[in-house]
Amino acid sequence: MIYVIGGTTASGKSSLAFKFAQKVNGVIINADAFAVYQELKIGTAKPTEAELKNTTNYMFNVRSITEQFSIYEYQQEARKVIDKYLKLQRPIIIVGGSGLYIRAVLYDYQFAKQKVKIDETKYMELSNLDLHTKLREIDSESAEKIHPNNRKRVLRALAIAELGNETKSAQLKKQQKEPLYDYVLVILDAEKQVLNKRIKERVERMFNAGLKQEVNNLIAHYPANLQALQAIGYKEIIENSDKDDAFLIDLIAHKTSKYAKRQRTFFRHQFVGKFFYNKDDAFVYLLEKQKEKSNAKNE
RNA sequence: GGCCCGGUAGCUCAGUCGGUAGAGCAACGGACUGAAAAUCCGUGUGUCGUCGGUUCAAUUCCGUCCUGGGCCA
Repeated sequence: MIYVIGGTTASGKSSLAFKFAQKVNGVIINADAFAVYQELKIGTAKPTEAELKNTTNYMFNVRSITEQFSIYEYQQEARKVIDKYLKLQRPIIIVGGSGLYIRAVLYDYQFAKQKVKIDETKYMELSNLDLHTKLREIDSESAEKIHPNNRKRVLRALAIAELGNETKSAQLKKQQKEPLYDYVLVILDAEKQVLNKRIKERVERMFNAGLKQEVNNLIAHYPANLQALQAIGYKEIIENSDKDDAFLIDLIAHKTSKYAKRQRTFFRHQFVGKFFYNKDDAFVYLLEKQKEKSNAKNE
């Protein structure tokens, strides 16, 4: 059985996941886009070394920040793990705040085997509207759905269409709507004020733990424009090297709160799950579900 | 005490040659299929500092007071 623990950042997802995993002898699959990078430590609020050591877990620290990583690799690798443990009949616990990653795994998201290269130079001079007009000519359905200002997505749809195989909208159409896997989803959240307070405290803890040194050490060895260094916290420290800690902490906490807002929206609308403001209640709920499943199996 | 410049949305400010006002940020809501901690979209009623005067009409002009800043004494 697959248990998914999603929700906002700083809601207590990790600790719930590890507690539940220990209780039911489950394996954990990380669903956090930035926890896959091994060099990012303090700022990603990963599980502790001890937690990682004492559980079977996947997709944590599986890439270097110098490597390219995207939802496709995530989907492939995570599904491999899922298939393996479904066969072994061990509970699988997917935990993380990257909702799209979770959806791509559980649902029938199909990506082309070959990554589509976006030729930025070719389109550099074209305005957002020009690009969108171009897209409307070759894939009007996608153009309909994507706002012209969302250049990133317009470019992607354009690139797919220009390959000549299949437009993006055609790709989407042939995918099934129902999830590929049966799953139980718990969405962890907290009241906004409570969550914001927790976020700020966590950022303060990160600073005390040496986040700034970690970041400075990284940019001394790697280019600052790496995808992985766009993570909240890392980016702000890199871009505001002249500012003091209090300023940075406020800025990072604020960015994190806004991120939580987007997570809330995504989980609320893209999944069927049960919301919890309290992780103990969520834990009880998960145990009940687990019991139901094992009873059903024995009948 | 005198002179000068301000007081407009939660914040920073624009503006109205007199017809009751709009940007950015924030906030709130939303989208999401190879960067997702990303990218993008939608939502603006506020005693226009106070009180008075002029006017058909004042946030806008005039005066008064309050208030912040600067300069001079």
